[in-house]
Amino acid sequence: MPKQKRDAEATKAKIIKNAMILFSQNGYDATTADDIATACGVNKAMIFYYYKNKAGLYEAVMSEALSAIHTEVITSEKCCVSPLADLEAFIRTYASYCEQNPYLPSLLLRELSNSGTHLPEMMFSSMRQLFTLLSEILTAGQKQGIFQNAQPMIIYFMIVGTMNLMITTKPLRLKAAQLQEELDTCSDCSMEEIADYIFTKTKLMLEVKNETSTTCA
Amino acid sequence: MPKQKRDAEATKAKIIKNAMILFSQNGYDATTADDIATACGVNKAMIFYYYKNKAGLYEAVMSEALSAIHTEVITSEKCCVSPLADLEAFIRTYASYCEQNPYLPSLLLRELSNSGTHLPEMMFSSMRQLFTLLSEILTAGQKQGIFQNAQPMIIYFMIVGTMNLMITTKPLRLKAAQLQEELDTCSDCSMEEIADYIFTKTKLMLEVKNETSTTCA
Amino acid sequence: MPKQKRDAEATKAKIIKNAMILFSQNGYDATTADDIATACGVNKAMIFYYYKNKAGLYEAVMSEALSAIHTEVITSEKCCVSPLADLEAFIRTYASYCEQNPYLPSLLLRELSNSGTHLPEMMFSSMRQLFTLLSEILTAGQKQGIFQNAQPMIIYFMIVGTMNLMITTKPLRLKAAQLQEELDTCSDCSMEEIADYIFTKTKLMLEVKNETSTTCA
Amino acid sequence: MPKQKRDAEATKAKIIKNAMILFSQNGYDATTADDIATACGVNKAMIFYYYKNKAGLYEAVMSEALSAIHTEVITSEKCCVSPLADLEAFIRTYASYCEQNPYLPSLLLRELSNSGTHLPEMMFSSMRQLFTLLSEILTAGQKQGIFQNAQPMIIYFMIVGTMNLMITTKPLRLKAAQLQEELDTCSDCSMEEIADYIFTKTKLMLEVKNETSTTCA
DNA sequence: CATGAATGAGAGTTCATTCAT
DNA sequence: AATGAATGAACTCTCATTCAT
Repeated sequence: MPKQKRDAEATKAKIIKNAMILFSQNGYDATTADDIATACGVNKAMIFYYYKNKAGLYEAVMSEALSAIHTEVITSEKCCVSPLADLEAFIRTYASYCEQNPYLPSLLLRELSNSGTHLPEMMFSSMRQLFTLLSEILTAGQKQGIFQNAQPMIIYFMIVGTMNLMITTKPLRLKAAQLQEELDTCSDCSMEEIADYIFTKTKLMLEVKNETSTTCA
Repeated sequence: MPKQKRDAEATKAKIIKNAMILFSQNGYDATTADDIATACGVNKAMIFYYYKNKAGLYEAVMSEALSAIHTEVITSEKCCVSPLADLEAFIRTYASYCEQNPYLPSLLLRELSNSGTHLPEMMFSSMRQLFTLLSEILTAGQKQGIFQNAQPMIIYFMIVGTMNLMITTKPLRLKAAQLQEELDTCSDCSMEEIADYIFTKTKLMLEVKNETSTTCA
Repeated sequence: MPKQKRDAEATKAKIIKNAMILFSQNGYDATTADDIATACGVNKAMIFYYYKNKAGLYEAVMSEALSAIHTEVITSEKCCVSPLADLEAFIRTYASYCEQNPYLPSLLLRELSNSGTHLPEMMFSSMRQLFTLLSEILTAGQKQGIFQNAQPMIIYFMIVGTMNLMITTKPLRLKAAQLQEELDTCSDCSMEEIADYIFTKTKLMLEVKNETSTTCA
Repeated sequence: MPKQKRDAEATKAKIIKNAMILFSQNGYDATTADDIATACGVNKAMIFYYYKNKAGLYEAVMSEALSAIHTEVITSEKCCVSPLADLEAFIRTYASYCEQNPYLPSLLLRELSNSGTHLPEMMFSSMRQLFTLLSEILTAGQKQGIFQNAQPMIIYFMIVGTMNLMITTKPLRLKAAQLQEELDTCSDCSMEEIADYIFTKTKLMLEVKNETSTTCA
């Protein structure tokens, strides 16, 4: 398969990739079609050729980001039977995915702070799916008496929201730590450590009896 | 002090108030000077007369929002001596403040998802102050052996981030619940209930021995 | 009344005037906002400031043109009592108006060749009013037995349409005559002569008994 | 000659046909190459392959439209000897041709309201030919003493212009009649009736002695 | 202090046209 | 002959900001 000069798929992918970076860095409004085109080394008109308009591109970007994480979480979560293991898998997969795709958290947070105003149906449903996943794990655990008093929505934000914030605020936390030495902003915590910590704390929140921790393969 | 037709302070206040609403609803870029002027019933040029430029107005808005909550939290927190009571006060005050000023959470979340790129010094420091407050409570509690293993930054986001998200996503959660009945999105939880729940879970996270809960006056 | 630097009415008038010229010369689509602004010596944004968008400006232009001729015709027509005199007044007034406002005919013809596709209500009604005027004259004449067999719509186009065409095709007719000497394209007929001829022929069409021609004062 | 997948003539014809429809409906500028290609089910690039550019296509369309009517009129006109019969043939042929090719009138009117600015030589000459035809009939009739005082250009527009306008304004006239019942806009006159009426009135205009009307075969 | 008029620098989008296959 | 990809030049419209009154 030789590299072609005119490869629609490659061009589309380039656009999505660069748009994702720029949208997550600067937000929807502050990202211009010119910015994206320049970043891609592609003519501006191509954006409209493939995605009709800026909103269409944005939807495509979000769709890509959300469906990718959804399948990733679903796939890896299949491995275990216990709700606790599923919970751990959920947290770790989300963390590792975000580490590799650092654009998602900021896109997501931005969308969640807009809430309702301009959220396209497709994105809304993708976001619901991810929540449904955790919700089911929690419900299962509660039925089996493993988890206590789990309000899924709040737990969801305590896990996912916190991880997102830890990622988007990384530069900010670093700067704050340098300015105020006595402040512990977890500025050199790795995502793995963070996921670990959150998992530990979540177990405490759900009052899980601490026996053998059943990690995934 | 009679109501004047030309009352600088009143005009400035009107501008700040409406700008806060609009910035939080639509974000910085999507809010135009025209929108704000129309909402205030004030001439557009006044915005620039009083605040130099859009960025200046935005800073003023954020400053107002952040300093208010900071003093509120500091004041109410003074009342007690125990770190646990301080923690409770912190959570409840933040919750009740946000309920009365529903624009803050969305402004804050948006700022946090931008991280670092265009954050003015003043806002950065205000946000740090709020975090420092909780950080000190946690450190104190840990020194007294009341709290275990408290990573302040992560705990901070689990509390503040989650409350913010619960507020900004309110309409979204309602819509999701209507669409998918089996989903529990906490759609009619009050802020007080949410604060309660978060406080309870935070205690579990920090492995607080469950004796007498010492509430503030 | 000193000439002001910032005179809204003057600016609006300049825009309308130049837009009328350009729209009639090049048509709606081929006339750009830049063209108009440059012609006016005004900033392009002013067009949108005063007329919201290009279509709005176009409507304003047509409205101006149509209402002007309507009042002109109505006013001058009042002078006489006989339908024949009214008919003559109608023809002569229309002719002289078009001579002074040579943009109208081309705007009108263009609109009539689009028919129905994008005609704003306002213009439609203005055009109807002008036709109604002639229609009433003809009906009156017919009732009095002065005019015979007058289909108002067809007569209307034979008069108004022809005058419009004679005006818009003036340069074309001149060029044709120069190219083909034996061709009589009426290339140096004045509008007055044309109106005369049309009036004479219209009388023949309506089988008016040729006694004393009752001209207006 | 079997139907080929790659049939240059067929493709060219399809393009001309659809371009004619679209140009006459929306005008030159408002018709895009994409529109035409879509309407034809042909690739956009083919338009440029066959007609070099949009202006070239437009010329081809107009050429097609004009040459067709010219031959039609010339042919049918040959049948008779008397100028009056020729006149009648001219009117009737033009009317029936327009009825079958309803795109011509609007294309023509549009071109005439532009006058001179961007008219290609070829179209200019085609239009001249049609006029020459009528002009000769009138001159002949005048020499034979059958027609009186015929200014060919004005008569031409009174006939051809009026028929064109009656066709392009058909939807408009219908709408006006529905809105204002007392208005007679000839909204359900057939083209034949219109041609009849115009012929009758033209005879009056030219002061033709009313004996035996010599109709063509 | 307040306002409406004015401006310049883009932003998104369209479109005729060309290129590579 | 035919197509989809690609481009550059416009074009409409917006908006922060300034000016004159």
